[in-house]
Amino acid sequence: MSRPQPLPHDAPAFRPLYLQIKDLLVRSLEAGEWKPGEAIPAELDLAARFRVAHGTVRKAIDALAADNLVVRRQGKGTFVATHTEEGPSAFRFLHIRRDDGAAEYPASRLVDVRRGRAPAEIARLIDLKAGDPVVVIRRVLDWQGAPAVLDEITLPGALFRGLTRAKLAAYQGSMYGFFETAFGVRMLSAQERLKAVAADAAAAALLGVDEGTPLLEVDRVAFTYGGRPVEFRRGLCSTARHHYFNALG
Amino acid sequence: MSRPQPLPHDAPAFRPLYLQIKDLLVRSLEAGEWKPGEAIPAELDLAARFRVAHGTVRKAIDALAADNLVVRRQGKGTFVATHTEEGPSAFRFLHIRRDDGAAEYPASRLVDVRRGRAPAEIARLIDLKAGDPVVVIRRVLDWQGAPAVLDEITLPGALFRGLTRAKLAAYQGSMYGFFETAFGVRMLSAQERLKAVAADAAAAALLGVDEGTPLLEVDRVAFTYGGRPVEFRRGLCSTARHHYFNALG
DNA sequence: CAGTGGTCTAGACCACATC
DNA sequence: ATGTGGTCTAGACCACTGG
Repeated sequence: MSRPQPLPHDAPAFRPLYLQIKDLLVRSLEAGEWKPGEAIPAELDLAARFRVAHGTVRKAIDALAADNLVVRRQGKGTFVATHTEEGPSAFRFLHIRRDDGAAEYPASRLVDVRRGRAPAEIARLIDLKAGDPVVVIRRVLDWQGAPAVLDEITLPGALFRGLTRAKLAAYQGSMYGFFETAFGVRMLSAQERLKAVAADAAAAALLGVDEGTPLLEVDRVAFTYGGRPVEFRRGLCSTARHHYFNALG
Repeated sequence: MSRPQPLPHDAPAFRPLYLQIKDLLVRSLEAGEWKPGEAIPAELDLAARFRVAHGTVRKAIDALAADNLVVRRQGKGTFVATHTEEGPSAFRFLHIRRDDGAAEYPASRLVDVRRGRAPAEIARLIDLKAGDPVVVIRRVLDWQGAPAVLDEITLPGALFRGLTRAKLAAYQGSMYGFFETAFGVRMLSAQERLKAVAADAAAAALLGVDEGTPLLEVDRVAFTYGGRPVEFRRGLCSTARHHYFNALG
């Protein structure tokens, strides 16, 4: 998996003003000038700050909103996107659904949290060297008490220093909300690769299926600002009563 | 699977001009006023036709482009999107990739083309009644001569009257290009549901794997204008050297 | 060169949320 | 009433394509 939108090799001779302003806003977001969930300045204020017309700032913010970096709310303002909110947007990255279509979100149950060293294949995916320290979280997602997904999440140890099982267990909300709140690491995009595999003994036990049962294997690399990879996650999903959903545009 | 964007139940008291113009343009596209691949009128001409400002037409066309109904080309014009073109956009709907990342597109090999009656589960998905006439196409996708995907494609018989194996085999290009050219049916969006299943004897033989091998099952419903479903497709993918790719925004 | 889409401005006004 | 984002206008100018 490659980084999203690497810088083009041949520099664009011409870069529209609104994209330059977008870049400035991205830098402010990255620097934490406005925190997740907070409002950024009003469009007219930004227009004044950058000495451009209202419409130019709007195009810049439109682009930010298209990238899910901010959320516009008419009459209220423009807010820094966050994983800590209620509602379906909190599960933007979860593509596993129940077959019956019931709009229900899973509960997360921790299996273990370990510290260790990155194996070569995973290190390559998240810009580490083989043997670099990592944190590995294993957890099960239950829908109505029935397990369907087993996740193994590998994070760079350097970015998640204080991460312990206790802190993670204490947090209410999605895991990306926790990463954002506790470590200031914001997951902005991800790439997934899916395969079908046979359940091994360990996965079978945790998911309550027979060994050898076909499972959906979902490998994800998640990226933060600048397309920097900061998480590798392998999900194993029992598709007896669930499936992976994808809308094609 | 539900239709994409069903009409909201409570009529929007206020509909922006540019969306009204977008709707008018969609109706013209649907009516075939401009054929796939052709240019639509210049923005200033459309602005004159609808008696609105340039910027308003642009927003309407922006929305069409975001929906992949048209493609903008600076200096040349705005063109009706088509599945019959070269390049990666011709494979917008194909999410199966080689593990090694080689940018190579598969060759399609027909297994058979039959006419029959829709079973209840499939009829429900593509707005038919059980027993309505359908066309069923089976084909295998080969990457470098090695089979990886077995597709079974079910189409409403009424929309695809003259479809024969010979005509399909003779067509050069993607299947959606063929549907567009030969039957005027344009696939605009789709929804997929993925599961992991064990290969049965028939699939195993066609894909060159052992019976029982875990396969990726990809169920797709494709939609044309107005969110009308017009295709159901079940793909079975051997994930030994391929995977399903998805980018999360 | 003319014609197309793409950018930018300046300002007016509308819709929504809040006080 | 005020402040926010959302729409619409009118016009100027830029960048790209092709004759």
